[in-house]
Amino acid sequence: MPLNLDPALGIPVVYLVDDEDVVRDALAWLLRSRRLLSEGFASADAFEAWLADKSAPGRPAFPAAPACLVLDVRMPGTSGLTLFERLAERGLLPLLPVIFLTGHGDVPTAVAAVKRGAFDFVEKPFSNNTLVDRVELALAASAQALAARLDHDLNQRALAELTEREREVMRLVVEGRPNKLIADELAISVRTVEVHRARIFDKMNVKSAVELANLLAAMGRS
Amino acid sequence: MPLNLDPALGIPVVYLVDDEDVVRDALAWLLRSRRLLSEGFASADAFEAWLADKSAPGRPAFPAAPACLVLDVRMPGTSGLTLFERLAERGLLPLLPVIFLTGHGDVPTAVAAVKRGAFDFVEKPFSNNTLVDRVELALAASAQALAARLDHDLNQRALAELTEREREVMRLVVEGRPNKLIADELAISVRTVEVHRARIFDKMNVKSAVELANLLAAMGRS
DNA sequence: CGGCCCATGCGCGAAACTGCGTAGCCGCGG
DNA sequence: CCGCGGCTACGCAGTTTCGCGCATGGGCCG
Repeated sequence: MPLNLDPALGIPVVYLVDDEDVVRDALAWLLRSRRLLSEGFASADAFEAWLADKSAPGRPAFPAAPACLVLDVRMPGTSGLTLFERLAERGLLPLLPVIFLTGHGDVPTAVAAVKRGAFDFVEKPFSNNTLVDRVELALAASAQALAARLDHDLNQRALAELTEREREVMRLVVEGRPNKLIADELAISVRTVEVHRARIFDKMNVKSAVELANLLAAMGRS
Repeated sequence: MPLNLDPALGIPVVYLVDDEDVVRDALAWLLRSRRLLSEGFASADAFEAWLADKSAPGRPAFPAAPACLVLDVRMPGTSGLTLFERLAERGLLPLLPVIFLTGHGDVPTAVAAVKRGAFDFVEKPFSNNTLVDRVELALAASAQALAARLDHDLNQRALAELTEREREVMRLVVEGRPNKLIADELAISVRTVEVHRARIFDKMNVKSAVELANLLAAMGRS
């Protein structure tokens, strides 16, 4: 499948969060040998601070390019699991897949994390190939999520341009009601409904009610 | 959410597959104490044989009621993982969620199984409450999948009643094309398209192209 | 030979789509 | 205060598309 990344989405980056310098350095070196950029953080808080700054005022919504997070489970201070949970709550997991690194094999923790949306769970020590292969899979997943977000955002923006009234009409239109009934329901004339309808189609860049319905259905999925 | 099961879906059953009699008996007793029916199998093959018979000629597609499988990972002969993989290939996982029982904590195996669709992974020895709680969650998930399959099947059946030609026309209709263009594309008269269209709406139990689009979109999701 | 599917023609009434013009309500800025 | 633009709402008229009943004909199959 998409083993390679779409270059149009930007250069992928791997974020490394581990309290041990040697681990970060080794991972960075390993990734570089596979031509992957990486950026290290010594603690969950450091990463969160960086992330907060990165996504606070600036427009370019966080992962501007495919990315993934290699996260140590146990660290002094904020644990990897806590950071993970916060990312999950912010809905960042699809855009920033998380690969956990763990020393001791804790099955319940691993299972819970994966069920919660972690991309993978790797035990230390790990084989070089294993880890980088999974990083690449994670980056591919990120790229896909990123691409999905792109056109989802376009539609969302178009949707945002609709008037309150237009949204109201649209709702009824995609339910398959004929203009007559819509006019009736909103206590306005058919002509007005037609006007709204035309405006909606125009703003949403579709030519028929069916296309509109398909568009909205597709948006609901992603 | 749906902590309880919809009684209309039937009485839930828990299938137990473990080579050790004592384990099965203990589980059966535990489940019965929580008013849950269970059925035991001493090997993966025994369960598969029973399943094959159950779903071979008979109409009532396998899980006729909410169900789940409590599966021991390691067993003589066919392993739990192998059985799981076969169920996954047959797309039974949503209908028959699998809860693995494992003695030794093997993180990679657990993670792989969960990513592949296992419902949960429980280490022995386990707390009584833990296991039964998860069984109930699994049954609830099964019930939901079962309900989803119900109306999905209805639509599927309706879809199956369509003629080849009608499907052809439907495809174009849900893409939002007007009858005129459809007629052109298929090199037939508009009137004929209208006839097909009417037949389609009738068979699919909808009243407009928009409803049809929504219906198909909903089916695509499940 | 019936039954089913596909295809078509004619025609009517309803619904939809468009263009053109009117109008009240608001809020923003000169 | 006035003007202008955006939003909502209508009416009229003309064209196109739809939905549907009615009728016809050919091909295929049991």
